[in-house]
Formats: sequence, C-alpha cells, structure tokens
Amino acid sequence: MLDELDRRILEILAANARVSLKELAQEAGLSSPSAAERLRKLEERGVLDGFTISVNPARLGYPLQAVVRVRPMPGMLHIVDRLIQETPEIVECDKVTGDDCFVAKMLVRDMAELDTILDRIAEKAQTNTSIVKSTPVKRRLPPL
Amino acid sequence: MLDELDRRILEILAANARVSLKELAQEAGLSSPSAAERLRKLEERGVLDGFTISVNPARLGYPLQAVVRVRPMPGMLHIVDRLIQETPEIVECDKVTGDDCFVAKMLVRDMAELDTILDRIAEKAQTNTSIVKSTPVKRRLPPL
DNA sequence: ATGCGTCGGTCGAGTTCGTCCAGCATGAAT
DNA sequence: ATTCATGCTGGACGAACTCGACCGACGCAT
Repeated sequence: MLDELDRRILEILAANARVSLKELAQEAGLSSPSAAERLRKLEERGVLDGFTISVNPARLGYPLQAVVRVRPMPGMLHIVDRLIQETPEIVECDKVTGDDCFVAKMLVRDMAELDTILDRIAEKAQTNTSIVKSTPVKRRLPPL
Repeated sequence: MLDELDRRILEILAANARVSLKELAQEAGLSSPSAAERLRKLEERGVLDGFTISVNPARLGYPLQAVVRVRPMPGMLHIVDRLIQETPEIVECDKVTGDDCFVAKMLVRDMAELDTILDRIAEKAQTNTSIVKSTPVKRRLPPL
C-alpha cells in the first residue's frame, strides 16, 4: 500500500509540515516533482488528511487540561452530543463503547472554568474528570 | 497577548499549515513580510509549537482505535510508563489524576493485535479499554 | 525473445514565491 | 517637541514550485 518513500515522506512531514518540496525531496532522495507527485497522491488517497499546527495550550492561556468521561442520562445522548460539539473548550472527543459514552479532552483557563463547564454538562450526564499532569506520549504516527 | 491578526494566522494555519506566505498574508490582510514576521514570533514565543500532518488511521491499515485507561500495579509505575512510551501503537498518552494513572489512545490493525498489546500491559497494570466508535469532535483549536 | 503500454522518475524553462532592505507611520517616553 | 522603538509596505533579487518533454524499468501479449 505505502512504499518506503511514502513512509519517509509522511515522517518528514509529521516532523515539519512546512518543509519546502525541495527539502522534502532531497531528504527522501527524490527530485522535487516526484516528491510533489507522491504528496498529491497521498492526499488523493486520503492517507494524508491535512496539514495542521500544534499549539502550546499553556501559552495560549489554557494552563489546565482535563480528560472527561461523559455518560449521558437516559434519553439525553443526542443533546449531550450536541453540547459537547458546541463547547469550544473541548478540543477533541471520541464516542466509545462501554459505560462511558464519550471521552473528551478539555482545555481550561482555571478550575473555575472547569467547574462551570462541567456543571453545564452535569445537567444532562454523569461525568468523571481527570486532570492531566503530564503527557508521556505526545501525538505521533503509528508504525508505518 | 495575541492580537486579532495572530489569532487569524493561527486559524488559517490550523486549517492548512502548508499555505504559502503570500496566501496567508492576504487572508489575514497583511503583506508577506509582516505575515512572515508574525509567524516567526509566534514560533519564538512558543505559542506555535510546530507544523504537522493529520493522517487517516484506517487508510494506514489501522481500522480500530481504542482508549485505554491504565492503572499500574504497586511499584510498577515507571515500568508501565516506559512500556507505554515504547509501544508504538500508542499514539498519545496523558498521565492524569485519579485512579487511572494513564489515559492512552491506541491504533490497532485488528482485535488480535489489541489483545496482544493489552496482554503485555496487563502483566504490570490493570487496564480498562473502550473501542472508539466515532469521533464527534476532531482535534481543533480552543477559543483564541 | 521482442515489442508495447504504463508507471514513475529526472531535467530544464517559465513563473511564482520568499526574503531582504529601505522608508514611513504611529505611539510612548524623555 | 523630539526621539526612539515598533510594525507595516513596496520593490528587488534569489530561491522554490510547476509544467511539459523525455527516459528507463517492468509486465504482458504476441
């Protein structure tokens, strides 16, 4: 499916998505047009979903991170789903199997804000909140 | 801390980190040198942490995603920490407060692989695994 | 074996983009 | 009021991207 060159290209871009085609090409051992073509195909195939940035939440004014598990009360699933999507402090959320229906990552400015947001959710769901103390594994690619 | 232009720049880059400086500049209403300078300062200040890609795990051969909560057995914390970091299928992991010490996101090819990896962890920790059914909120920026 | 089509690659030319520099406007401090 | 610092613009130069043409390797059928 992916050959060695594609893997190499993905790894280089994962480390720095803004490298020039020229640099990408020579790090992968190709000419620029070839690298550009492979890049195009990776996007076309949907393997490569997009280019984005990684920000430092603390430097943006969000020193506190929490993982919140959310179990909607009976009949509230859709409403809770919408509430989560419309809460901008929730920066990612998965719907999962098991008792906890959602697992969300939240960024907040302080405990007061965390409390406010959780109160709003608690009207429609049980929640279980863990404060993030550190991040042993930062977002990375799986084995290619 | 950040002004309106910086926010705009971050949003544009979050949507597409590979836009040309020229395009970034005109979407933000600036000249290229100004946009370049602001970009440089955002990186320098550490607000902007880096440029990366978003991949489609399924297209990479990982159709299954799981959220695993990990509670190391007494005395095993450091060993479990290392095991997590050295498991490449774990693509992100936070250390959190509460009974569950770690919350990890895992990508696997199938149930068998999930089982293998969890067995390895289960020698040193209790685990609680939820399969991801969908992702209501894909990674996004908090309010700026 | 030979010829043919396809795929993926390089090379070179034209165009676009990024970076550097000089000059100007604004606002704060002396 | 003058001065200084900051941040912006516009133009010029060098670098990077894109497009077309061409080449070689491979698979396949004759």
